[in-house]
Amino acid sequence: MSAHRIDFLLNYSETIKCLYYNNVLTSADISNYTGKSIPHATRVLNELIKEGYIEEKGFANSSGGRKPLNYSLIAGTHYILSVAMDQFSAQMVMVDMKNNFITETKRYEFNIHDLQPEMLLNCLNEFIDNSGITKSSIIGIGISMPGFVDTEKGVNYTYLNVFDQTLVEYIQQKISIPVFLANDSTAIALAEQKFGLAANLKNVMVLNLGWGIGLGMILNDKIFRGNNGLAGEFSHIPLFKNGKLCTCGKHGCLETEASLIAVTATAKEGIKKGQITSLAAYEDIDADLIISEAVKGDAFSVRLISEAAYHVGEGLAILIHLMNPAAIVLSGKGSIVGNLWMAPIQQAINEHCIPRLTKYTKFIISNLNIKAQLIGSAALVVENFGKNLEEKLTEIKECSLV
Amino acid sequence: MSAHRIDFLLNYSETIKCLYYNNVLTSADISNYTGKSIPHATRVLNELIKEGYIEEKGFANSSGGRKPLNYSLIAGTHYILSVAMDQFSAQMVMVDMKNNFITETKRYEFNIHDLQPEMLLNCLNEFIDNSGITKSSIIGIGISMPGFVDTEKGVNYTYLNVFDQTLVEYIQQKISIPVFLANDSTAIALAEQKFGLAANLKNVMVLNLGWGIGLGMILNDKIFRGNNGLAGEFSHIPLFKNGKLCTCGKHGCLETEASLIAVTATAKEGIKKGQITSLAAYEDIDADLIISEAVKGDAFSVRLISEAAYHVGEGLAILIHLMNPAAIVLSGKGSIVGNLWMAPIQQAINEHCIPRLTKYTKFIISNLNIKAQLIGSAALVVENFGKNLEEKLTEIKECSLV
DNA sequence: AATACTTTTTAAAAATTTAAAAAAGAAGTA
DNA sequence: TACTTCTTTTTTAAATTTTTAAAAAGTATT
Repeated sequence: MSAHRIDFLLNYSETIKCLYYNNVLTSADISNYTGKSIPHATRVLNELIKEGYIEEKGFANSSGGRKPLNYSLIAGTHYILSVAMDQFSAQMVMVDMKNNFITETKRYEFNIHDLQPEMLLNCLNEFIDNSGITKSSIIGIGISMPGFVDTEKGVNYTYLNVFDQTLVEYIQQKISIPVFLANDSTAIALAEQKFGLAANLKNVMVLNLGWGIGLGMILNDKIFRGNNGLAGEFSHIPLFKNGKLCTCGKHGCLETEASLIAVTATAKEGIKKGQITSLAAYEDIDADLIISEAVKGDAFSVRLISEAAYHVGEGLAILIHLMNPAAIVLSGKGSIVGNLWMAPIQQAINEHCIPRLTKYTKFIISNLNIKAQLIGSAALVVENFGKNLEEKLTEIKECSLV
Repeated sequence: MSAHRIDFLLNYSETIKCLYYNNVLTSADISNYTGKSIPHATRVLNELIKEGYIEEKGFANSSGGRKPLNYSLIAGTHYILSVAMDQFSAQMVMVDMKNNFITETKRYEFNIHDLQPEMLLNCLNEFIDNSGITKSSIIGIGISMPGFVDTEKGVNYTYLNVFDQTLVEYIQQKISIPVFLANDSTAIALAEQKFGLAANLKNVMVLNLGWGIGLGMILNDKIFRGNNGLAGEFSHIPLFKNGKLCTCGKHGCLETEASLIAVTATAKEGIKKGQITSLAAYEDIDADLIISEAVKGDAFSVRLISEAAYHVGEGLAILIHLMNPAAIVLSGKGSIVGNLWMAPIQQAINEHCIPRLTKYTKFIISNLNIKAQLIGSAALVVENFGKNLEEKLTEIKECSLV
């Protein structure tokens, strides 16, 4: 029954998409987004109203004439399960058709290196069962996580290897809901593009400030994934001749100087050498602590963060030369203290960038906070609304018949 | 009269484009390229045959059934004036609708720093007059040159500044033919994408090996220009802490270690210090000499080129991490000795790239030789066939009425 | 109340595709 | 060689989709 209802929606995927991203739109807006004429947009809207997916939402303003009608999706017709993973946890939340989080955000903890596909599957099942949402009204599951992810294939080459299937196939088969997989930074970039301060900009670089420094690129309005879905490995660009071994096996990656892992190592070293710092009072020193002490004003902590940020800025200078972006967005967990990063980054840009280029690039600190990745994972499902989702649905159907 | 004929063509621009790039195609091919149905493609073809722009060209092979008809543009209906500039010259050639060079390639020499727009205009007029081609059958002029070029605006921020107009407006107005402007490396990338070994690859980095190291990026099948047309400044990515001042005013650009300018400087220094090399026998040492001596086997020259190439490879390693391209093409003048560059570049890639990434990226030495830029300048006009060209034609018409 | 302007609806026109029939070629068989 | 069968391509005509253009409806200003 409900599967039929999703099939029905797929015919109107472009309209659904732009309404999901924009909450309320007029028929003229939708005509613009979909590239179809206004009578066409109106016809689609009426069809969707008749079937109960869209409702009228009062009038928008006009510059002096008849006021246009506003339309919006009805929130509770379908749901998306959004999953945002990092090294140590998976956060899950149920999202409705208006991009509202309609359940508590549940957090499952683990170490991603030890995580087995089956464990993730159990978490997903448990979360769905407890959510009170019927499985058949869930359009899809969007999962984002660190590692080398090929979204098209549905594989994470770094973590969660399944023996003879892709990770997406595995979950999809067991749970009978379409699954989409993306890199965490890609998801964050998607969130920023659709719901953040960088919305409507055509070429944007979104930095995911966390343990590493992830990058999601929006080029010509679309997430850029490269030829094999592996683009954006900003963290591992070979930038330094420091001889430091990186987790990736190479030497001198940006990450070896600019990540919070590197910062923590430097901090510990400094304390051992007798550096005067409020950090010395703590037994266990981690990145969160350094950040919070920096915010409180500890000079050593500030210097450490600043140095890392300066190195990030050096990397960004390269990125600006190559991509000439409209904006660079600082997002991800680290962006909560975005101001701490900003000045040193600017400093590095000023030193290393051709002025003609920098003057076109805005720097933006995200306002999506820690929600970015969850918003992005849900948006991942919406992005694939249409043909991709349809394919997955038939895959699932075929599987259940066998 | 002929203007009407170009107007007519513009209605069928997508068909014209793919035939220009592919010489002969079947109606099924054209249906694929244009995204329209086969009956639609056939209708367009017949219309164009009726008007004398396209002809049938025998049969293509079939896997066992009726053989499909081949179609091709008729070469001599219209022409494109292709202009390829570098620091010291402008080469011009007339190109027909089948991408044949139908005149001698004429070379005008100057120093681009001193070049005035009027001088370029005179060269263009002279070349057209001597070509024997009537102005009205020239679809457009494609000009590519070094510098910061914004193709959309039609400006070169570095050279050939016109007081109160854009360079494109200026030439177009004086000569009454649509003009398109692009960066030299962009043109070369376009040539490689359409006629080179990288044809049909979706994500390709094209290196323009010359005095500097230019870069043209093909992303998702399209030339990528960034937010302001300034993307691809590979030559000036800040990569070294060598303190060397670059022509751009910054320090440590890739260019300061990897360009032929840098190589020449190092060579002179070496000779002064008594380095044993066949270069020492020459009074005037320039890049061409070093290359030719390297080809002949002079160890010092080989080492110099190798070092430069290795540094280019370091830059490419960064590019691969960021863009995950399907291929990197060595093109431009320097590609004639492409093998000289290849080994050290590979070496650098092996040292600085994550294997997972490199295994997907092919290295290709261009087979377009010195013709790449001219092919690309002509292709620039073809690329803009359709709406852009139409706009320029009306601009010109309006101008001539005033 | 008149008018100026914007949005929505309607109906006719145009564009495009679908699906089926016809045409043409290749391969196998008697 | 003649004939059959299987393919693939081309043509045709009907069906569908989409747009255009004009009329109608609604809002604000004077």
